Amino acid sequence: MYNDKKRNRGDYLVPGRLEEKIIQAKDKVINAMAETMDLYGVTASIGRLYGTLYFQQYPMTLDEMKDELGMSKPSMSLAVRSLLDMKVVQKVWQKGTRKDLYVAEKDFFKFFQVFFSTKWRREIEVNLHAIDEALTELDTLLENPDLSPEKKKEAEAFKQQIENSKVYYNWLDDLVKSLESGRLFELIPPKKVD
Amino acid sequence: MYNDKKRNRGDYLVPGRLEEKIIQAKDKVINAMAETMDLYGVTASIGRLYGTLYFQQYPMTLDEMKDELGMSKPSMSLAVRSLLDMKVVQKVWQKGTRKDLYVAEKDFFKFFQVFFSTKWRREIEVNLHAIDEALTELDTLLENPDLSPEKKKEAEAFKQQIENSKVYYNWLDDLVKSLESGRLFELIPPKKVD
DNA sequence: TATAATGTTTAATACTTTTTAAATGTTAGC
DNA sequence: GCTAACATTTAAAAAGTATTAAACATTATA
Repeated sequence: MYNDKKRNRGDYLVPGRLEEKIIQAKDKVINAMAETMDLYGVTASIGRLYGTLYFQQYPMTLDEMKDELGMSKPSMSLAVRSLLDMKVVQKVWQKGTRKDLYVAEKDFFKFFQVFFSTKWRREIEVNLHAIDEALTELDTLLENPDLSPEKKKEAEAFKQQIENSKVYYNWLDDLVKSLESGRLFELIPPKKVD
Repeated sequence: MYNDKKRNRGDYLVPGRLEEKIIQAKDKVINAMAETMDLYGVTASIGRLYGTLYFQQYPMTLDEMKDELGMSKPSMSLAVRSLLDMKVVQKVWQKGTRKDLYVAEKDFFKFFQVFFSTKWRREIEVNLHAIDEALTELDTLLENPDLSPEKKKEAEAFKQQIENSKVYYNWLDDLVKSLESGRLFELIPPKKVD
């Protein structure tokens, strides 16, 4: 759950420990972010990498990530790729180095936008596809005169239920469009800080 | 992945097979639902139980679930409890039986409402709590005269970044309120079927 | 084109989660 | 308060996932 940086429980605040305090505070927030991402099916270690990149002022290399998180380089390679796939981390280029460099999306609104529209789009796609296939099969079945009245009733109830669920998927599609166009942020506007 | 009901690959549509067709079509849709729920961190078997309950016209007992899904009763007990916790399944009472009976929430809009507001509320709670703790620690630190100028700058940058992220969590809280009050469905209205 | 630096794949291991059988609790009705 | 019918907990096994070291592939540049 935690990386293995040494804690100084009960130590007094002496000059040499001051920087530890920043690291501890940062760790606390990063762990909360990781726990949060875990809610949506992102593993804690990938979440912690995102948090680490989020608070990093400069792009990081795989070697820096592995040192920072105490994990292997292949692990970092896989984790960073998964964050790239989610589009919440970008690869950047920098003169003078051959290493790949990565930065995190620092705007949580954009994070929300890209994260949920991807998930919701997939939900729509997977379910509407299955529904379409099922409807085709049901229609073939309903044309068959050998179908008993009870089974016909059952097939029609099922057909009705999935037809009906399309209303939801169409709404979800509108929500995605609203999120991607930015219109959702007009409907529910973020409040500036005071 | 699949339960072990026998498939009739390549069989012709003969009267005895007709009901199999309904089951197959239903399975297809249920598996899509399970795959979808998996996107949000719900395991496929819990998702499949939800799908099964979703298409069931009557409340189901644990024994019926175990027969339908070919799993053990304790598994069903755990799965159903997790669906109860998510508030997407309800326990119902029926005269004449001592068995517990369960029904699925059949309105996907309500499902969306309860599912995402729970997740988002938890996201807000966990992160704002960590941020508050971090801010307290940072303020103590920033009062300390022994803090080097570089570390002070680092602490202030970090403080600024987490202060700033509160704008997002406040917005998310507004989104939750809008979702729970039903106002989101006025802003982005579902379209009736034609 | 050679080589040194870097990233990725593979295959094995460790870890976590899911599932179950057996044991235990709980409850309703007699 | 017993008993029978159920649900749940526990402990172990099975399955699945994450992590790594080692091998391999790729790339940049001299």
